[in-house]
Amino acid sequence: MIEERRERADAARNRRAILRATEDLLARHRPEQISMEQVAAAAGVGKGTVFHRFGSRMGLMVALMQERAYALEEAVASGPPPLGPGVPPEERLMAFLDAIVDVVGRNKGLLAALGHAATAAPRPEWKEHGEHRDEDGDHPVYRFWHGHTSALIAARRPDLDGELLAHILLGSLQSEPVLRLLERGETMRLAASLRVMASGMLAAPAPALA
Amino acid sequence: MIEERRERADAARNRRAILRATEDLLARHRPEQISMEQVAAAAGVGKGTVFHRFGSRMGLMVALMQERAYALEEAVASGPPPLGPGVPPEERLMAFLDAIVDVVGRNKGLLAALGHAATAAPRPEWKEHGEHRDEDGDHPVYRFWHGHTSALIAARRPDLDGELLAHILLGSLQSEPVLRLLERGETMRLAASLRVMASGMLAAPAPALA
DNA sequence: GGTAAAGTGGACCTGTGGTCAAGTTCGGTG
DNA sequence: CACCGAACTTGACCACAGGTCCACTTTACC
Repeated sequence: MIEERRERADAARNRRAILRATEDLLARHRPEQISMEQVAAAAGVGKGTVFHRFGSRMGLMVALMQERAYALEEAVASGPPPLGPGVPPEERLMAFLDAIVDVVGRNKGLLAALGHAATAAPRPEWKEHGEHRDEDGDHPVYRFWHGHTSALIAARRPDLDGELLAHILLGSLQSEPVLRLLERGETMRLAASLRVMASGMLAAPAPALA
Repeated sequence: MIEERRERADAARNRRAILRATEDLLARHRPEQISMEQVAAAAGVGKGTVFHRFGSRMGLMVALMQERAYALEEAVASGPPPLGPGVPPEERLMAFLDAIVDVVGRNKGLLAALGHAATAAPRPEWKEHGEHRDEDGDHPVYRFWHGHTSALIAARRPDLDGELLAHILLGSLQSEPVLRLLERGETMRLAASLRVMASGMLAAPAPALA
């Protein structure tokens, strides 16, 4: 078919520099006050380059997030239990939630930045660079998290609205107060409460009626 | 004591005009693309007036939200059960969640706008106009919702982390996918799943250990 | 009516995300 | 190695947002 043209060496170098710089700034400053210009400067490239590579603020954040979440995705698909396959859904769900809390905890800034970026999708429709911007408007990482969560819920409780319950469970991680908690390092506390929530849900009586 | 100076008639008129205009725009356009200038124009006042009255974008949104949520606050504090006092916490919680879903459902736009505004609190610390911007950074409406929810949880399950569970429960309402659901009018669906979540939680086994 | 405080408007400032045309570098090829 | 087109880079530039400022008007009270 079409011959995939390899990415040029300098381009690759720059991409990594930009990602690194973003990571760095994210660790040091509040995400909403990091401008693309700052990122460019910190990476030692022109602003134009940043946009050329990532399309938009959102694109940058999504790319970074994807990188961060990759390991988890692997572990779930083909790693050892309880994250990977081989144990009952309930157990996997708990492990998965713990893992997500962990990832989120180590990337609070990014999460917030993503949320912020979601807001800022002005005019153009982004035809090229179209890796993100799918039917749902969510980034692939969230897509995967939600898909897995809702599948696990459905496996144990097909009578519940797994789709939505998964959104509720995951959505809570994006809320300001919860992020603040993570910032204070209370990861365990969050994980514990999420478990309560999830296990309670799996054991809940069937909904009142259809 | 100090004589409270009454608000001038023209000022009151303008304030209402601004609130109305905002409501209006919010109903017609996506919240993130409503500018303060538009609001001012739609209200038939100058941009300066809007800022004079509400201090910032955030201030405007908070004020609107407060107006919208007032009825619920009343009903909870002194209305008839199950919202008001007089029935077991479990029942009140369910009723309260239903009510919140309802309010949120009828104000999705506002909610999103609030979230967006939270992000945009740039330089100044806002000494005057200090009605919002409290220790927690949350607006009074959320304050109340969270306080009530967590109190009800604690009443029934003092062994759980009511504070946090309340944040989780409420936080889920702010997530993009959930908002989208509301936009599609599936209010009932959300309410049902929230109930499952909450009742499951109240019936959950005691957390693994301290 | 007079007057001081409250309120008003809109030009203006700062800083953002995003665009673009002109120039530069890479990497494969004869 | 010299060459050439595609990929890449760049920073000035644009549109437009939130927020500030202050000269001017309106109000409420005496």
